[in-house]
Amino acid sequence: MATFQRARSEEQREVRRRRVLETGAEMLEEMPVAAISLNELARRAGMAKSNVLRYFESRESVLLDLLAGAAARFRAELDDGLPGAPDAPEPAEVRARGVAVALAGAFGAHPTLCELLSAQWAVLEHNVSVDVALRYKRAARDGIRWQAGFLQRLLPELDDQRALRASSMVILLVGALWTRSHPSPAVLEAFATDTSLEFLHPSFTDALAEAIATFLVGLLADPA
Amino acid sequence: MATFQRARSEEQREVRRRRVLETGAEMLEEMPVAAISLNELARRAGMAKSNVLRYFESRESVLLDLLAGAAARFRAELDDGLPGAPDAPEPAEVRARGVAVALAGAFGAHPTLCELLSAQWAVLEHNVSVDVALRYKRAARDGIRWQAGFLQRLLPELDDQRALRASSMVILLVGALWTRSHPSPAVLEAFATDTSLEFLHPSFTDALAEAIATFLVGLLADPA
DNA sequence: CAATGAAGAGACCGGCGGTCCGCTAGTGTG
DNA sequence: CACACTAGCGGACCGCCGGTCTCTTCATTG
Repeated sequence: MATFQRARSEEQREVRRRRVLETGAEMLEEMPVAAISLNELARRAGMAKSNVLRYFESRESVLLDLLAGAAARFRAELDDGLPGAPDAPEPAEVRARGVAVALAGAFGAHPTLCELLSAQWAVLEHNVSVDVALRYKRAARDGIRWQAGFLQRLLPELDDQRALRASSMVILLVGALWTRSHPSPAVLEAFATDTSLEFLHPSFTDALAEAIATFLVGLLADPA
Repeated sequence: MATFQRARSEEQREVRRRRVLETGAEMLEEMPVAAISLNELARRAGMAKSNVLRYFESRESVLLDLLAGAAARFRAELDDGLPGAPDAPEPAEVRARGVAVALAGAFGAHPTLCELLSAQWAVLEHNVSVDVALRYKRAARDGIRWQAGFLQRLLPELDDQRALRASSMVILLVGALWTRSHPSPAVLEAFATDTSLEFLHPSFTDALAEAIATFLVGLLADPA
């Protein structure tokens, strides 16, 4: 074990926190979130497990922090990359499809964000104190609201309520389709002998774009 | 430990299998799938853990078996309950909304099926042999196809391909929305003090009906 | 310079999914 | 009826998990 110089000041404590988060981010690049254990995380960060838990209240808390960071970075990137107002006077359905493809591409370019999103409800939010859960919930709420505004900029015919529904649905679809798009190696191998199973595990980006597009078209057509 | 009369014949072995499955079904009534441990399952079934694993290759295999059974029973029930052809000459969108409400109600009446569906991709399909995974995948494929036919009966304007997309999406939405609709007690408690978080965890049946309806409307409107 | 109190490490805990092994009940045979 | 064989079975055991507890160490402060 590395035996650290001890963190006495707040900045030094922040260094510890960041080291844990960076180690977690590295591990996410090479394994699914379920495979990230506290033991291995501490080992790679060069700290004792109990020392990691001095800075994070649980394993899930670390991952939730990673998710919040990745989501914030993703939104900043969206803001830079796709500021375009809907310039062309195309019908709303066509623009909706364009938005869906762009969004799906953006999510597809951030696999670790997708991985964390797919685990957030079933895994990450358990085993966490009320405080941490609520802090994260509020961040998620703000993120979904921000994304709703983003959608409204590209599809001005969406009123506030529909934009919020669309935004929530996008996050839901990202998580659900990401999981389905990553079967175990065993199943992948089986695709060779039984192609009728392939549709259960479609390509993530394509399936996401298609699903978002269909949902947006439904929203635009809905009389409610 | 109960110390069984030993199972020598195939029927006796089947009795063991059924006892494990029944015990699992009972546990599902009172706890989420993640909380069902092999230790407790074996204890309740009155068998040694190693004896349970003589009949099922892993914990996940038991749960997958439960899922297949629950899904089959659900389909049989749907078949009985909703044979109605689309008699009224209402517009397709209106009928689609009716189908969505009916389907959502049917799923809402089977919480353990929903619970298993929500866990199937992320949890149940791991830690299972190729054989078991494929056997279950084929059953899932057939179930989705059957449900596609069911949807086509109620909404004849859906061609085969769209009916299949709709059917897959329904299963996806059931799983994803079920998870979101069951936050931890901590978060539930927080709704009292911050109602702006409520939309993150909507009522299952309502949210499901709304999502299915919107998706169906989008499918019907899609020119592709 | 000693007292203090926080940072850190590592032993420890209960529980998990799963395996191994020895016992013995039940069967088929002489 | 006796005996050997084998398969059902229970329980000890394994390595791992997330998390806690206790003891050491050392920078700061009076």
